[in-house]
Amino acid sequence: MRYKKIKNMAEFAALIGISRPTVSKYFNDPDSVRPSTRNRIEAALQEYDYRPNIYAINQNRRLTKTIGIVVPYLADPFFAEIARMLERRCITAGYTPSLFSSHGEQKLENNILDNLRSLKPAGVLLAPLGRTSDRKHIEAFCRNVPTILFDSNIEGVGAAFVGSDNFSFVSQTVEYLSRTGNVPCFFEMKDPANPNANKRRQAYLDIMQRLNLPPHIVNIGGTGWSFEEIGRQGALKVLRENALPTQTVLCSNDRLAIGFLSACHELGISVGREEGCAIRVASHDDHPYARYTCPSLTTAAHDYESVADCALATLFNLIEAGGNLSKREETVFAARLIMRDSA
Amino acid sequence: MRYKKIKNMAEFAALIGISRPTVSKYFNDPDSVRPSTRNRIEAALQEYDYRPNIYAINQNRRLTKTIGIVVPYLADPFFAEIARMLERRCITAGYTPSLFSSHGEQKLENNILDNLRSLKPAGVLLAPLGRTSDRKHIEAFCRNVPTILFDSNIEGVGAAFVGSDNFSFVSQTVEYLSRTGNVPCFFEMKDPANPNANKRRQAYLDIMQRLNLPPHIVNIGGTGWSFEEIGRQGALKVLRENALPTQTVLCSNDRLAIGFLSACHELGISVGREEGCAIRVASHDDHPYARYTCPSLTTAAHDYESVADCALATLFNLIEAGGNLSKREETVFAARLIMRDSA
DNA sequence: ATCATTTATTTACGCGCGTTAAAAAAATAT
DNA sequence: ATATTTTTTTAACGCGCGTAAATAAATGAT
Repeated sequence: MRYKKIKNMAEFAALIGISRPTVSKYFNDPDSVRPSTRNRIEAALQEYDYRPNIYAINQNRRLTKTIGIVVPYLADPFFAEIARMLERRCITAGYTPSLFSSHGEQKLENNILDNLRSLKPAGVLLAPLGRTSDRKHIEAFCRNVPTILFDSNIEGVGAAFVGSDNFSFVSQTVEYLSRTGNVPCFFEMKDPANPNANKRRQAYLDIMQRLNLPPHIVNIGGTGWSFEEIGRQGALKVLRENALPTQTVLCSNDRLAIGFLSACHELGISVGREEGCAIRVASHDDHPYARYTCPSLTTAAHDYESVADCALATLFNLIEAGGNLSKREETVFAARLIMRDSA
Repeated sequence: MRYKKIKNMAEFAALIGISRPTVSKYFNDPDSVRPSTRNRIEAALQEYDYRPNIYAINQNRRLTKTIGIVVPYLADPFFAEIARMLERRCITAGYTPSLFSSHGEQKLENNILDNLRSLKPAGVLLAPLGRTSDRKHIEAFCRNVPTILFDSNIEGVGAAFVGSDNFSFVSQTVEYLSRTGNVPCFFEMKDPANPNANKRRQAYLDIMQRLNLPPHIVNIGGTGWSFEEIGRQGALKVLRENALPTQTVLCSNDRLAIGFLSACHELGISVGREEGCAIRVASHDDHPYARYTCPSLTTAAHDYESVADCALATLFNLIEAGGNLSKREETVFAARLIMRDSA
């Protein structure tokens, strides 16, 4: 590698005796030039380290090769995991992913979308804050940028939605729990930050009615994204007051359940499905740590892989279709019940 | 808001009867124009939604307002948390953070740095993979881009290093554990992926020698970033074989400890500092989830805030100094012992 | 009102690359 | 060797904005 700084494509092209448009053509699609010239260019790229200026490229191209990924809270391992999968698939497909976290705040979500718009991405995968989102702002954004919503749906917004079927989650856990023992009560935040909570609550009510069982909802206080602590505090309160309507608890999500289990341990309450255990706890999401709680957490797992695959497949369709799909499809994937020791 | 699409700055300027250079000046620094013109521009921005083309801007500016943040593995809550803090501080300071995860792979780390270089960021905060990193590649990168290393140091690379003092972590846990009971053995991966592991191991050996205590290192197998599972499997093996040299276990990091606690629970081994507990477990990092293990995890906490503050302060200095600091400083922050129930 | 100072406008060039049309050269087919 | 097709070259324009120098206008102090 010779340490000669190459300023621009013209200089690089001159250096190897090829015209600039040909070199430009090569960078847009290496297969579009004759193999012999392609080899000459690639040999030169080994020799000198020249890279086209990304800003100059994107200024002159209608569609960039960037894909924006926006999640509501990246410090939540669930979103970190799904973001990880999406990123990898983007890279494999030859796109450059650009990852953003709204940190649970509407203002930041709006800012991110504003910035994203000026990045002119080929497409965007957006997991909105949900109820906390600024609907109009997101709608305006989706009008300008090809966007697929995932994880949390906003009716009619974006070109499509891909996520998990909340009903499937709750039906599987409820049926399993009722079949194998006690009737579950539903443990959730009164004012939940994460977007799927309300749907799960409704699913619980529906399913209990269908099974002809009495529903019990345990609402706990707290706001924000510190679900473990909120779950723990809520559980401590409920348990101390002996206010649990049944001895089987179905938490709205795993992070609440993690807090719940922590509270049980503090109070010396044994959790599990075995004889002699005072209480059973189950939940939804299959959080990356659900396997390592004590006892390990019975839960309903997202089909992470399918959601990631489908979201990107849909986005690529959307991009190829020039930003408009004939109709807005909503794809949801069923959950898979993961039986562990907690229930 | 009138729905007239404005193509460029010239059109926008013409529309409000102000010259383009003045508008350009405004966008570079709103305070650099007279208040009356500033108001006129901002009023117009409400009316029409014009935003300067970010690519055209960056092509013509030497330094962008982008700050690159690179972490080795974003699905690890520790890195998610530190990344979250860094991002927020960048935003507050008027920069646009751009977050990347190497996903534990050298190839991806190199790719990210290559892409980052063509983004011409004002500066970069890099937490390298560590031993797995391609030293030469990172060195070359740092020659071209103002870079601060954090979390994991690579001697002589980057303009400065900011991180935590591994020795402080281990000394505090070891002293606490030995003072309050048994002598700790050190539980770690034989071939650890995370970069600070070796330093902690060495710290353990040094401290034990200083305290005149016999060191015991328990090496477990496994590779990659699934530390919980590796810790769990390793613990199951060691516990079943009764191969633990002492009844107090100091794990190299919290994620291993989470796996360890999970294994103990599976085997019905009671963990804690109380009478009647079979084993004590402590660890390092104060992982966001350490509070919610059962029992809650005694650990040494990173000073996340200070690391984030210092890393960014140093980076801003570096940027203002034009990319070169007089000497390469290494700043490390002491750990804070968090006493919980596990030891 | 006069002069000095600050701020804005006009004009013009450059950044690095995409892209196009016409001309030239090279590869392939007849 | 000639005709045909494919690829490359030449030349030139445009993208949207930064920036600089010279000029004009507005402001503020005297």
